[in-house]
Amino acid sequence: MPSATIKFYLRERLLPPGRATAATQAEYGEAHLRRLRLIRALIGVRGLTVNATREVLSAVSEHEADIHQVLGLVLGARPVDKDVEPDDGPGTSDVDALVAQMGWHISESAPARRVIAETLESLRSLGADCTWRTLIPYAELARQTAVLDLDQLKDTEDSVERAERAVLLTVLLEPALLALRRMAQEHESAVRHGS
Amino acid sequence: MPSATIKFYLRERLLPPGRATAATQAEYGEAHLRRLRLIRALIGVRGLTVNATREVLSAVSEHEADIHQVLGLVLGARPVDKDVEPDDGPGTSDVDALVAQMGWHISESAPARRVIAETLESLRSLGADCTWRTLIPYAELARQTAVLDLDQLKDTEDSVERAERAVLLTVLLEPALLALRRMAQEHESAVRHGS
DNA sequence: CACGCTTGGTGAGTGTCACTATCTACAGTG
DNA sequence: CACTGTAGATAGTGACACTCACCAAGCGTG
Repeated sequence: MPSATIKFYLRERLLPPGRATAATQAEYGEAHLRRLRLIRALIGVRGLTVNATREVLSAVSEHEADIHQVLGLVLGARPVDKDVEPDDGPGTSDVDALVAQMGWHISESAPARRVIAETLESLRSLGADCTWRTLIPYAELARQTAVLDLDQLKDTEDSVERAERAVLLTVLLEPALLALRRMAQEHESAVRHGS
Repeated sequence: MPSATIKFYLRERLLPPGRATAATQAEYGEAHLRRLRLIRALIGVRGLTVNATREVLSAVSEHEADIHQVLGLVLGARPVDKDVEPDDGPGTSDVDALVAQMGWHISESAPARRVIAETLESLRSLGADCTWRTLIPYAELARQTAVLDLDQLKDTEDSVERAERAVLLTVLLEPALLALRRMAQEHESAVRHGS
């Protein structure tokens, strides 16, 4: 990794400064290497922006004791954080119905609500008769996925490590899950079309 | 939508030119509006690049009869298409094992392989003991998701519409699925921590 | 102590990307 | 014949993730 990139991350406050031993010398430890790898993963593998990455990292650092809080902050981080106007996008009444049907308790301000509303709106405008009911089986599979995710946090005792792992599982696994779905689609499509 | 954006899409060959009735007049039909909405969805909701969007659209147009082929081309489209060097990333032997265990038949060149390999590599370098076996339950859930996806294509007879719907379900649903997982995580986390 | 090499920190530049502003040429209208 | 509006094209914008060049200040060596 080029040193200029590390300098850039330092300047952007993604990486805490090392302990300065002299004007032109600073000491970096194992934690810095770890953080660096985490940054590379969040930006390179997941595709987060620098701002989103900084928010995620600070959430991990500041609330390392409370996984639920870390997850809340991480789940609020989005690749594109547009300042959403009140009457900007479509309403979320369909999403409310979906959430209610699943028996979930979801924060009103969760960005995920808007993402789903936008997707449903797009699908509808393109002629797909896709309502919140269509998403119910998907939501059930998502629930099982979330159970898998949280089960993997049970083993870890150290709070810092657990917070970090929560981030890894939530954010970093996303591209892998989409990739799994695409491979499954390829296989299923091949099976059905007998090619 | 600003006309300049439409001109941009025309220039980028995302949108086919209208039937020119005169030097400064062209005729656009319902198909153009439909395509425009599809472009906005792929770029705006899903976040595809212009190049990836063009590939997806041409796949839909050229192979509308064969869903399997459309899916193959669509699945090959990636937000970031880096020209991968042979020895660039980690090996895919773990992915091969995963694919074999699931009994899937996946093209060697599928970008999804590399995505998963990179994710596993990142997770390992960060200290998570994450092997391909960890992904097996996720892969099973991904398979069920893919079954849902393909089931929704059965109803449609028209080949153009079916190809387009295949794209919608494969590509456009991705952010929604991730959003569902995040909501499920929030709910599950709240339940487990009793807050 | 002189000399070259390295490092930390900073300001400015690069390449990419999705637009977007502006210009020209020309068709239709009153 | 002005005036409006559109097609098409060129060049510019702003955001983003770096990346380069530079400078002052050490550090090691002779």
